[in-house]
Amino acid sequence: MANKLTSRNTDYSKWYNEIVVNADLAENSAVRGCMIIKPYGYAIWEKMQAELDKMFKATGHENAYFPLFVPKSLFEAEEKNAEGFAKECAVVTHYRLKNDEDNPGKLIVDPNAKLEEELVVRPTSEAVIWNTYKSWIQSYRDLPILINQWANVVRWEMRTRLFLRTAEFLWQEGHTAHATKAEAIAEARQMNQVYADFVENYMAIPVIQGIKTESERFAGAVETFCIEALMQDGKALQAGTSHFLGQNFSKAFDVKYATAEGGLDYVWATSWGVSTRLIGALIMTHSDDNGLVLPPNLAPIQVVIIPIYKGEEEQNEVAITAEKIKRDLEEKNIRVKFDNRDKFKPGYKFNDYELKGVPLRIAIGPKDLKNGTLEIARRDTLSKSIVSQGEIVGYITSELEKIQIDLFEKAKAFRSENITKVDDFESFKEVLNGKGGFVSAHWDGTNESEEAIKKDTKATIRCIPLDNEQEAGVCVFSGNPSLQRVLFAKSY
RNA sequence: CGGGGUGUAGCGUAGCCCGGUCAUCGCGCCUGCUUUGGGAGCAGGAGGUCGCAGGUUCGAAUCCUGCCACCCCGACCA
Repeated sequence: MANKLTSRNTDYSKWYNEIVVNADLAENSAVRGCMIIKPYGYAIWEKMQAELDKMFKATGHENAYFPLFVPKSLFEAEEKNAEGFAKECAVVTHYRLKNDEDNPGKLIVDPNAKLEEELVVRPTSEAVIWNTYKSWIQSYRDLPILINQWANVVRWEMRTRLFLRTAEFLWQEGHTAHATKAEAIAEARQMNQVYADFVENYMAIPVIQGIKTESERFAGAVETFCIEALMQDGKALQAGTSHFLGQNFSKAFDVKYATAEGGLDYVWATSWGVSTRLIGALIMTHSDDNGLVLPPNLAPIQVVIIPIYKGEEEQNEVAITAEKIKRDLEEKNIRVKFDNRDKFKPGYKFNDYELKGVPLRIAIGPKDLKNGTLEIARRDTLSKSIVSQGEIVGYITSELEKIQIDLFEKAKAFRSENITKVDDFESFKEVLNGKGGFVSAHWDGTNESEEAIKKDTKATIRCIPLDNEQEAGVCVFSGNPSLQRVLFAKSY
C-alpha cells in the first residue's frame, strides 16, 4: 500500500498545514507563497538555529545584522549575481499611502511618494554586506572577516512550495572575507562540512557533499559546494550551499587590502547558507502516514507523558508519579511534557503526539501504579514496551540515543538503495522514471549534454561528489569520453 | 505569460447539465449527561452576502456576460 508521504506526487502541504505550518495567508494574493510557522514548528527551527549557531561560533564566526533593503544601484554592482536574481526580486518603489478620494475608507499608493531610487528587498545579502566590508577592510590586519547573519529573505518565485520554495524564508547567510584564495576555498569547504555534520548528526539526514556544475552554480560564485539529500519520494533536495566567490564581489565593490608585503590586492570571499527548507527536508525524510517523526536531537518535546485514569482522585494519584518521572528526566536535560489535560482522552493524545513526531511516549495508569511499571512507545517504530519505574531514566536516555541513530541509519539505507549506477541512456531514463533517486552516470563535462539530458528527462546534475572516484568511461548521453561519474536526479 | 481545472460555514464537500421547501453531509466549534489503557457516545445548539458585479426570469448556488482569486502542468528556484 502506498504510503501517503512517500508516494510520488504527494501533497505534503496537507501534513505541513496540520502539523506545523499554515501558508494560507489571505484572500489577498500579495502574500501568497509565504509561510506562517506555528509555535511547534518554530520551536524546531529555534533548536536548529541554536545548534548551527554553536557550530558557527566554534569555527570562529560572529553574528551581525544588515538591512533588508538594497538600493538598486548596489544590487546591480555584481553583474552576474544581479542577473541571476533579477527575475525574482520584490521592489519597493514608494514610501507612503494616502486616502483614496474616490473610495472612502480605502488607501492608495501616494504617487507623490515615489522613491528616487528603488529598493530591492534582499533575495540575498552579498551586495549590502560587501558594500559595508569595503569600509571595514583596509589592511591584511583586518582580515579575515567571518560574519554570519540570521535573517529573512524574499525571492518572488513563479511557483512556491511550502518550506521548499516559499516567497519569504528564514535562513542564515555567512559572508567571509579573506586575504588569500586558499584560505577562502578552505573556508567554503569547511562550512560545507559544518552543514553536512549538522544535517547528519542533528537532523539524521544523510547527505552527499559535492560541487555544482557551472549551470547549477550560485550566481556570482566561482565554485559552489553543496550538500544533497534524498527524500522518501525519490527526489533530491539541495539542503545547503557554500560558495567560493573568488574576487567577484571584492572587485564589484572595490574592496582592496594592503598586503603584508606592501602591495594592494582584492579580497577573497565566501558565502554560505541554509534555510527553513531544512524543516521541509526533515519532514520529507523521516515522516510517515501517522505524521511527523522527529529526531530526538531536534524534537522540541523528546518525551511526552500521558496519564490514564478514571475520575479526579485517580488522576491526582497518577499525576504524582508522572510529575516525579518528569522531574527525574528533566534533571538529565531531557525535554519532557506531561499532558495532564482532562479535556482530551488518552487515545486522542496518543495520536496527537504521533502527529507531532514526539520520539518517545510514556503512558502511565492505575495498572502501572500497582505494578511499578510504565508503558513506553517509540514514535519511529511504533513499538511499545513495559519498563519498571526505577529504570526509566536510564531506559529513556538510551532509547533517545538509539532513535537518533536508527533514524539516520534507516535514511542512509534508503539512500543507498536509491543510488543507481547506469551506463546507457535507456536505463538512465528507466531508473529516473521508475524508482527515482540518484543516478550515478558518466558525463562528458559539457553544458550541452547536461542541458539536453535535463530537457529530455527533467533530471539535473545534483553534484559532482567531493573526493569522487576517478573512472574512465563514456558519457551516458553523448558517448564522449568521461573521467568520472556524477549524480543526476529529479529535484525539488 | 501559454495549456488545463476549481471557487458553496473554520476545513473538506453534495447540489449546477434539467432554475422553484436546496442551501446537503462529514470534520471542527459550543452546552449537558455518560465516558477515559489507541482519535468517545448520545442529545441539543451556533455558524453561510453559495468568489465579486451585472443580466435573463415571477423566482438564480443553478442559465448568460464580465471581473477576481486560487490550484495543477511549463519557463524560474535555497
